Amino acid sequence: MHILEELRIRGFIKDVTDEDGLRARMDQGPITFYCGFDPTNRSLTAGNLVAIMLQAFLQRAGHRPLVILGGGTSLIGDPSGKQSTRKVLTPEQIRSNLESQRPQFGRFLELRELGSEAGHAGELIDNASWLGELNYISFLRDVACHFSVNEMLTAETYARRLRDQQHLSFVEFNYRLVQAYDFLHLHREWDCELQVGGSDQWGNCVAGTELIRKTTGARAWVLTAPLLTTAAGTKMGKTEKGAVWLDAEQTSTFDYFQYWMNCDDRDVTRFLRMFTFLSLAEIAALDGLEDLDVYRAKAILAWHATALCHGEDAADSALATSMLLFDLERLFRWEQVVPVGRVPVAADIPQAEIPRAQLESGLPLFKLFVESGLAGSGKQAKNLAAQGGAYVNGEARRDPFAVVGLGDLREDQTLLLRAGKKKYCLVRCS
RNA sequence: GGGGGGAUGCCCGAGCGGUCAAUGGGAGCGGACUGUAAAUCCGCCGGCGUACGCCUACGGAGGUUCGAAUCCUCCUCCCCCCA
Repeated sequence: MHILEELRIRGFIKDVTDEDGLRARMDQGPITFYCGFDPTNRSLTAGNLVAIMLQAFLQRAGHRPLVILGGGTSLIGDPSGKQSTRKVLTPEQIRSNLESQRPQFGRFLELRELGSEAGHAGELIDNASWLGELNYISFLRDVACHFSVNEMLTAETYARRLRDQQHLSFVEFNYRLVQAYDFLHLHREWDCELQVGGSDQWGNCVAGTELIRKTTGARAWVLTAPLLTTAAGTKMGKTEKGAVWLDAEQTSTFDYFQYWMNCDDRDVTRFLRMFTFLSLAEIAALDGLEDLDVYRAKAILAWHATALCHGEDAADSALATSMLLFDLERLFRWEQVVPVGRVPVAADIPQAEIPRAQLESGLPLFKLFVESGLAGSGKQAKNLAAQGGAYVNGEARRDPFAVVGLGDLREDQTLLLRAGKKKYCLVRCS
């Protein structure tokens, strides 16, 4: 199957410029393509996965990815799709974010080792390296002259801002030129012929192909992915506590696993196609599972997505913990979820320690929930208990002031606390 | 340069001298229903105190007042319109 066809089936294609031409070009041999990312946080989020996986699939088809970290462009701020001006980051923040995002890409893409042969291994490049030394006058003369303000003003991105009388700074207005210039630069220096990205980037990407054509006469292509929303209509990769981060410090591997496990029923196969490398045939076999059986598909999705991001061991552990806490044995067996050969591991429930002395004198329930981290404040813990969401060893305790003491310890000297349906904490007594 | 409008809790957004920890919506959280889903319904939703209460909070600094998110002054930032 042609990679373009596969990408379409997997749901990665919203628009392509000159698809036939691109297909013909790809048939002649590997192509170098790029996708830009803004280092606006120290970690990428699940929302970035669409673009990352799109790159990963292309790479697996033999093409070479260039990951452009917008160290230069994020000094500006892209107005695309935004209702208002974005706050601008300091160079220090950007540099630090950039460094911590770097290894995250390595989990999904095969990146070139320093000093090794290029091949189809990807490169990670900071566009600050060329934008930083850009000369304003020559930029105006060589690049800006190819852009028509009249035309840009009709672009949805800018037109809307004007129509709504929203502020649009000149800097933002220039974003498109700068991004187009990136493409031109990559075309010249790296033979980059294709840019991929989210569909909100369409205009900026196309501007790049036009700039390339005007200045070099060469052809270049754009492929954009749809902006993903969940079946429930929320933005992909966002959830209760905000974004789902790829960094285990910000979103634990267990929570990451749970994010996928908790996806909407209607999204399971779609997500399997986009966020795992399972073959289309394997995924097709999981399509149409009904009722409780969808959990098996969700677990497979969660395991593979977690394995990609955090490694197979982390995925095993998260699966084992989920199976224990949510009693999933009744729904499927371990071997039905993980790849052949991976053996079950011990569950790893979030833990907290509490000094034995505190339990000896007895600790009010709400304090216990605060100390274990299951509640953000005493007030919240009390509300939690009052509403019947505070459990000790599986039993709901409604009185926030009732004392929990040594007598509540289970045989293994632990307490299993639970807040609501999904949050657990194993408290050890030391 | 001139004129006008803003800055309120995670976000949006009311409030325009006391009854304001501050209406409403969204998000979030808990519960019921279920399947850790969706939809629906109910409750919670600054912090500390087991109560009366206290503390912190309406951009910042002062002031008027018995009393200010609400009035005045200055400052900072933002936006719109005309040049």
